[in-house]
Amino acid sequence: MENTIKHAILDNATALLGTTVDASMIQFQKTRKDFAGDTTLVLFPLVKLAGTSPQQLGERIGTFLKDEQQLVTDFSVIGGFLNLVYPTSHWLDTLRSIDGDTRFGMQPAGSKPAIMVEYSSPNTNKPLHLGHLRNNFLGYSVAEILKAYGHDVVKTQIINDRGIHICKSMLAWRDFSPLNEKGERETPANTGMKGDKLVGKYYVEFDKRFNAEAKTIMERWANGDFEGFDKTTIDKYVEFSAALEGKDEKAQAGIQDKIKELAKNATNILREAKDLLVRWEGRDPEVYLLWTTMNGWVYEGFNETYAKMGVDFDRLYYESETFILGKDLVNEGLEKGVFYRKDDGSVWIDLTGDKLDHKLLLRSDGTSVYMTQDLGTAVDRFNDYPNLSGIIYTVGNEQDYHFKVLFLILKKLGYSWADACFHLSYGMVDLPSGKMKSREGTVVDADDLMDEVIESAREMTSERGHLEGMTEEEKETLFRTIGMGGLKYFLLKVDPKKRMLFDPAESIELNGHTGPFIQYAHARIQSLLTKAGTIEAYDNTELEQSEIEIVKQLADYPKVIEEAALSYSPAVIANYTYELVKLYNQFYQSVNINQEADAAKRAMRLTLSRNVAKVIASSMGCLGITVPDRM
RNA sequence: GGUCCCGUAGCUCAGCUGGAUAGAGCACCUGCCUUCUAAGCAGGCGGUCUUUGGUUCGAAUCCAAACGGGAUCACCA
Repeated sequence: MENTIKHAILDNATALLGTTVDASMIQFQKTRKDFAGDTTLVLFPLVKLAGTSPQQLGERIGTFLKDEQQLVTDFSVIGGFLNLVYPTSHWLDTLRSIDGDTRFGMQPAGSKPAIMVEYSSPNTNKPLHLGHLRNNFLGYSVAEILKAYGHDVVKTQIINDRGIHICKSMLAWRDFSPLNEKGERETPANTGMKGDKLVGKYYVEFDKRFNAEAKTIMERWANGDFEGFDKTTIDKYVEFSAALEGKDEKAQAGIQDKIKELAKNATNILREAKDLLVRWEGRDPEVYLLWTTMNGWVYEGFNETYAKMGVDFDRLYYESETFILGKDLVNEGLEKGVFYRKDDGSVWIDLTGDKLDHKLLLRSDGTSVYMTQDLGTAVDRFNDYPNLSGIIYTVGNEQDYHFKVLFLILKKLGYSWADACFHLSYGMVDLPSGKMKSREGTVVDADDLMDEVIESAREMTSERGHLEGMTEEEKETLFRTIGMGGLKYFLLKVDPKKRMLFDPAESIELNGHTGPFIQYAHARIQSLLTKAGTIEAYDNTELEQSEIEIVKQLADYPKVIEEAALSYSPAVIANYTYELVKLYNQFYQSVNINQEADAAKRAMRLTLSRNVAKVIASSMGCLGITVPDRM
């Protein structure tokens, strides 16, 4: 409609404005709620050209559109704005066309190139937490949005299944797990613990012992006992403790940290963990068996958590596989002269020319680091999916620097697709008590949180009734739908880029700007439609303003999908649907629908309701949220 | 310290490709269930859009600086 108006003005520009104008000068915006109108033409850009007052110009264009072109039924000029009113038939036609499109808002599948979306990417040494929930819901949702926008999507994750961290858990379990009466160490089977939780427990155990040993070492050093430490360590300690003299508190704390680091590096337990890593990279059978066993436990635990989250993956990548290619790439880079080797054998890249630092790619003991395997993973993926138009990495913004460097290195290695890699950088999730810190035990466990929101949905839903005649199974499904819907909506309604506050009390709220608010609207409509039976055909009827507002909002849906897809932002869709539901609730409360006496009005209102439900279900689907038919 | 991100109502967030009197939710107050699900609706209260400059007919929105908060700069991931 706006396009038709725009062209009408452009085609008659000489008559209206006295000169031809560029299409960019015809600017529309949404009409403010307090004025009548369906769209608003901004007159300011045209005023200068026409050389008349905004008022006169508005009158002239308005009259032209109304009387000559009969595109609008009414108009008003307020300030520099021309508010235009569309004929009712336009809205009826719009609703009819939306109603006829079962996939309304979505582009044809496969109409856009393939994209890979990476999300989750956990370490296998600890269970998933609240931060992973934001990550998983976000990644899954972006994948769904891109699908709706017409892309083929490959959902993936990189599983950080190797490295020093998992060696720490392995060591702690091997050396410190108590034996039961059968002489077995703790396993998920004999303890009933979830696999990822059990392995996480031993990671914590390692950390405890590690810190204790470091503390002992610092005490020994403080007492002048340097028996058994190598000379460089002792020299450094002497240097640091001398530096403590005469410094202010802050500087002293900094130096103390360095001493602690020194002590940590001198521990036997860390040396043993490092030794495990070297043996693992050398494929030592004993270490490998321990590793596959413990990772197996973790995967079982993760799969359970993913199932509850309602996320899935099309393809998995394991660092234990991709790091090998990563190492090859490092050698390739050395030959090309992109990287350089230090005397101690470690490999680096100099990025000072790009205003970044020197970055490590291979340790002096030859083992690989995060960057090494990420290089391998990226190349692997483009080898596996040559038609990929890009990879989206859903990773926290604490790793902004890492990805900047990663993409830059890929480019320097000559991979032209490096530019098509995008870091979907999302903000941290804070708690009312502040940051989540594993050391302080303030980490919110993903499984626990999901259980809590479902439990809370159970209580609150049972209180409200509406459950008559449902089987136990149906009730359980409903509680899960509401609990998880609320949690997902809470985490997705905020702009991904922004840091957000997670208030547990607010996340289980059912009123206001929440997932259950939207789900409830859907359930009410379904109830209405069930009672209504077949909707009769209708031809012409008057429209209330509240009905027009809803049709307008519905008509925006395809643009909203596009905007969400281009900005990788589920929040755009979350807020859109909330607006739609608010408009619908106003309408629902102010007119009769099923009980309307006028047959045409009743049919139109039911059709409108049906399409609101359709868009609610579709848009919530893009967020990974299911909507119930009753609640 | 270098680099990057953020600052809108008491709280949590929209609005940011420049346009009219800056919007929601929560909290607090007042109404509305003998009619389609009140997890709802209507209304009230609440703002120096951190500050100061600049660009512009017009700035919460763009630019610069200051202040405040966060992240990152590891042979951690």
